[in-house]
Amino acid sequence: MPELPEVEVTRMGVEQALLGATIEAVRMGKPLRWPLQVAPQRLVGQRIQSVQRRGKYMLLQLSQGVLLVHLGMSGSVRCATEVGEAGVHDHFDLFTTRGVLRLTDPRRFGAVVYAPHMDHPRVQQLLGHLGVEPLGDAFDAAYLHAALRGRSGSIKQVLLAGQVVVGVGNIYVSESLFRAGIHPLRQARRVARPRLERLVQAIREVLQRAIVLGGSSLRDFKGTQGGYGDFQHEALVYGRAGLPCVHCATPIRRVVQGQRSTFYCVRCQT
DNA sequence: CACGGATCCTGATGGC
DNA sequence: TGCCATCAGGATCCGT
Repeated sequence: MPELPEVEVTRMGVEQALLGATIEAVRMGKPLRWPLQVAPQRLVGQRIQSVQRRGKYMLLQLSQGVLLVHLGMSGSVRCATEVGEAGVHDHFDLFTTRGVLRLTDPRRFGAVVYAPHMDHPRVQQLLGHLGVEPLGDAFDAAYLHAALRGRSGSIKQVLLAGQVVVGVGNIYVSESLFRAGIHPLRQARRVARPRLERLVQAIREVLQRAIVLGGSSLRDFKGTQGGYGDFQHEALVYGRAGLPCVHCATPIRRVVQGQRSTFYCVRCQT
């Protein structure tokens, strides 16, 4: 589920709720994708000094280390002063002086990983290969042009892989390519420069709009206050197979690339 | 090194 | 109602 907008919405909520709080207790449920890498007790007494984001990771800077939180496909984080009894899908709780952070993740593709500092090899392992931030200054057509040179894979899959640009997941990649008029099956290196300009703009606008709307809630994503995101109502192609294209009325097509659905308009996207 | 495919896990949904 | 197949926001690992 969570792509960059959902993680950013989560990050802002956690920052609002728990910045400056001190961890008092930790509860862990079933194992997530990767081990925490530290005895939970070592988190106790540490203060949450900042809440940042890198790609789809949320980074909690603690007094003596960093906590990397990934929401996987089905994760969401709730912040509250009180939470009830942990349910079967609640796999990580941080009890702090300002309230509780609870990670709920039915499929358990998410992760919470601790490292003593940002230069630690584990952090490098998880974040080191990531591409540029799509909302940052480094992401422009010149960069994309250079980064896509020699890439024979489809533009959709190259963007999704996260090594060129991060945070653009399965929903927003379809939405961005539609807005840029680029066919998702086109080889990445064959996207002409003017199209790359449009693509950069489209990715930025789609992600920013999704953040404003609180992300997309296809089924289980919720913000830290428990509310749903609304971007899915503005999706122009994602999940709209067979429905008319908003520009030309041609039925939207669904294809599968790398076991993931892609939605596009055969007429508007070339 | 870049690529495509299999894989982790659980729940929702739709067809019969 | 039950059963089975299919699909779901991600990212890593493993061959080629």
